Amino acid sequence: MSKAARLDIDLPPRLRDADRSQQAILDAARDEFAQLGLGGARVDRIAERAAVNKRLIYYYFGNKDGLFLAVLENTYLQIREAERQLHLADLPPVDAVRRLTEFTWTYYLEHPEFITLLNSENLHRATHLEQSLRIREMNSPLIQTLGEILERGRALGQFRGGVDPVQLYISIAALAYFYLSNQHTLSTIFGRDLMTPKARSERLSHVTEVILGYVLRS
Amino acid sequence: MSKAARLDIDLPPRLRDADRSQQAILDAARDEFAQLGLGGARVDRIAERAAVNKRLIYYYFGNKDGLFLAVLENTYLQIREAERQLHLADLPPVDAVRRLTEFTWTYYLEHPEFITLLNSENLHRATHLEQSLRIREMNSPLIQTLGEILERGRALGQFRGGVDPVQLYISIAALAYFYLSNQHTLSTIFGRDLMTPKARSERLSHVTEVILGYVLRS
Amino acid sequence: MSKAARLDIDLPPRLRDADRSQQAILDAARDEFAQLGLGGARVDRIAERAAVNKRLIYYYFGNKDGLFLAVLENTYLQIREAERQLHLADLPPVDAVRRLTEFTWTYYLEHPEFITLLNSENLHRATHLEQSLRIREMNSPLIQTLGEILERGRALGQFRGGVDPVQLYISIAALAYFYLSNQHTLSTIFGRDLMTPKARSERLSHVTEVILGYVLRS
Amino acid sequence: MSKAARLDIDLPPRLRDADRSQQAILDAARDEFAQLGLGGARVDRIAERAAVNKRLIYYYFGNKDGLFLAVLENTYLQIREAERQLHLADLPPVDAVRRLTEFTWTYYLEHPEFITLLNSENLHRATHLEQSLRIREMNSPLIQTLGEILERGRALGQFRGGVDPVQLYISIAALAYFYLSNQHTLSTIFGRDLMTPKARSERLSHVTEVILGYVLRS
DNA sequence: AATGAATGAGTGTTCATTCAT
DNA sequence: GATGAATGAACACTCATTCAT
Repeated sequence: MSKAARLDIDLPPRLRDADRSQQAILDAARDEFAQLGLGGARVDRIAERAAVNKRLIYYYFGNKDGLFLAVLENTYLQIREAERQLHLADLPPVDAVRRLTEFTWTYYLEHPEFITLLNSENLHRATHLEQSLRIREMNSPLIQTLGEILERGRALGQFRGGVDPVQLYISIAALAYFYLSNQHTLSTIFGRDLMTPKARSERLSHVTEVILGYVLRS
Repeated sequence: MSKAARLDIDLPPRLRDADRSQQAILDAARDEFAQLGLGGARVDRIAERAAVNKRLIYYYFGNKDGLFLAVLENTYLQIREAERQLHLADLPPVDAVRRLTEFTWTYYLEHPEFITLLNSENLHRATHLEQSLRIREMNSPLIQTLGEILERGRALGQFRGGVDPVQLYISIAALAYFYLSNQHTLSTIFGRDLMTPKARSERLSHVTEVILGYVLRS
Repeated sequence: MSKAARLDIDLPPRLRDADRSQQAILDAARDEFAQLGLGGARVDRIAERAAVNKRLIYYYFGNKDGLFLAVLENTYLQIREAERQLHLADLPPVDAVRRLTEFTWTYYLEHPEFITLLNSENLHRATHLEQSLRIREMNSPLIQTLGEILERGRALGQFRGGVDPVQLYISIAALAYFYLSNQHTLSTIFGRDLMTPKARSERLSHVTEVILGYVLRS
Repeated sequence: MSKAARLDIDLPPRLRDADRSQQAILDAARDEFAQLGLGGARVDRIAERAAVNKRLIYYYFGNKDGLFLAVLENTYLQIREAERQLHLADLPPVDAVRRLTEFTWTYYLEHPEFITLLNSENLHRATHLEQSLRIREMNSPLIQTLGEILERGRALGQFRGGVDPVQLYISIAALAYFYLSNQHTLSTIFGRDLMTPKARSERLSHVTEVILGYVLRS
């Protein structure tokens, strides 16, 4: 059966084979890189996971680093898109900060690959990211939005003044990210499973309290 | 020159050669693992850095994973020892929390290898740490001390109640660790160097405010 | 020259390159394993002998043990095929037994690699062979044929009764195999070269007499 | 306690430490070589098995090959000694041949290390044995004894004439040795356990019949 | 007689990558 | 767009052996 025949209009719209292969590679690579890091990932295994010929990876992405960058870009694209859906600007300041905090926690929890990919990239001192034009362009508008929220809250007398939105954003991320990223060593050291439903729920409460305890005027 | 001759009484007591070799390997391995991760580290390079025969690494540490574990154990030993020197129990509660926060930030800043080693270990789901009897035994007494400080502060009416010392400890660590661990991607994304002296100083202030803003009764 | 061009119809059909490489590896490995045993064989040397890249050995055979098994399977295939060519069933019983004896001696003599390969495999307690489906399937039909020959000879009043064809087959093999397999120690111990043409001829006569002396009715 | 003190006459006579170490090494080496062949044996493991320092092996035996030769010499010494105990010359010819056959079978069965050691040595073309003066000197007197037995039997009209005692000795050894040496591949190929008590008993009967069937005048 | 420390040369195996079609 | 065959460089790890006391 020819390729044209397969792209029948009666079928739900589907990706062309080329795009399908590329996407399969990206998905497989994301899983492999996330599980084993850039250094531990194997091109052979990615090809196997994607069920494509290994040579194809080089055809589309040049080399392993090129593939890793593509995965990173994809990953950032997705979280940026998710952030945009929050519509924080439409919420009262306190709700906005709480929502951002909860979103951040939940997103990291549901996307563990995000954490390991970023850790890998930081081990390599962001050398891939620095080469990416796309990533620099999608420079998060979130910081600006967060700055406006902080200002609104301050104007309403709810928030303290002088809060740097970048510092705050990093702190929100930090409180969620570190807990999840270092869950294995922390659990071992403390002899306490940090990932039970109860523990996770308590962590979110704690993080929210810390963040709100900081921004709210006392 | 004989070994006895080298052990001159005027000189500080020297390590025996075996200990010297082991320590040289450990130091070299710590640097190599810290820079490149477990997967990226090369046993050959560690031998070169330590100026010992590669075979000796296997003689003393069994294999690469055994060496990595030894480095991890060493690393934990050192931070535990540094924590013990803080004498937090002797300080007023507010000073104690502030001191712990500052110490954590400074320690991570001055020991970047601690961060990358832990990231590597977490990528491997703490499989090395779990095998270590020594690490489990040196289960930080800090948590208990921190719990007592929180209770003292609460009794004095300075601190809010209901604070879990483990959560607080993780948060203090998180706010420092994540900033440093992810400095490369964050700097790239925000287009702003997070490691200038000014930026670092501001981060410490921010972290201290966040932590104190949380524990202090409002 | 293209591959198609090489496949000239005037020439005997050539193996495809992949098959050629595999066969070159198998031949080289057979020689190496035969000369030095499984433990003494070197993958590097096999690659050199076969004039292929060492990596290719792993590409096709997985690892050294996989290669050894492939060589073993090949070796068994060949002797089984040679046995089939004997057409023992078509001969009078006495001639059949004599022919089998002579064949066994000659085959071992001309295929010394068969002996050292089997010795290696037995040193490893047949762990490779046990994993092989192919070998088990080619379970020699010779035993059945030999059983029928023995029965025919007995019915003719030529052979004694009650002879187990498996025992007899093992004995025929033993008398030839041991002499060749242990030729070096035996020659040294007895101070007498067992491999001169005269000695070899005498051995075959002896073996034939022993075997016939046993099966023939006295 | 001094060594002299330990060698107290009240204690049962014991080997001096030096001899004890040497013997421990030889025993350990015999096991290791027997199990894994010369190539597969590990000097480290031999030292471990013998519970002596590895350096001591070199002190006493020079190198791995020297140790292997010492084990071989030891092994031959023992079987020669056992053969001497048979007193074949004192038996009637038929009993003598039967006894030698049974002894050979039983000795190989109870000393599997003899077989693997000889196989290893033959893989190396008896290069060790050839260097040994001791082995050449202990040139088996068995062949002469066997020759005399054959002559006695022939004179009595019991045995056929023209039997070469070397050929006969090799055949007796072959029928026992091969069955045991190749038990693993044979069992796998025939799908039948050759080492059950019943199978072993049947093999001895068969071998005896073959040998007697050959030497006895028909 | 005995030993802990040390080593050069290799050993099977893996890896990202390219060739040739 | 896709692929089976092939490769050089490197990899963790091993080995018999020697050093120094």
